[in-house]
Amino acid sequence: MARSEEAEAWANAVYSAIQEIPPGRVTTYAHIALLLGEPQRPRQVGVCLKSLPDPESGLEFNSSTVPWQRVINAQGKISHRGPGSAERQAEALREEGVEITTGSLNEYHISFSRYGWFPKKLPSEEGGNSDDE
DNA sequence: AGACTGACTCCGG
DNA sequence: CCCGGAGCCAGTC
Repeated sequence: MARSEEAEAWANAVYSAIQEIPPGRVTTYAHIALLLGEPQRPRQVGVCLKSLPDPESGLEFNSSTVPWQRVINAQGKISHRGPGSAERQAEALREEGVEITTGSLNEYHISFSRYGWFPKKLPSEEGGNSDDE
């Protein structure tokens, strides 16, 4: 726990931003950080996802309400962490219609030109536009 | 309390 | 193209 108020505020903002990503689209940790006005902290975005609560926590933001699978790294690949986690993420994305190619290193690659979602501002802040590229 | 780690990136050699 | 260093900073040991 050890979550300070600002840390929680940050996590809260990260989760909200991720919820803006339309189904079938993906973006990067860096872009989420950029949208939040903290372009130098893509890593902290990952930290937030790592601590994303379980659905049973009862919290507003959890692994069911936050489409964490739509966040990948700047190389257009799914970051590997725990065993099987990358596979679950790939599966979740494929269910949304995202095509994923696998490299020689069993890495999952996603085409940003086809599925990338990189708005300059959060759509909810613009009050209109919802997606573009 | 101090050191290490990591769901990241960028940049230079 | 591969590798290392630097910046970031919350969580973990």
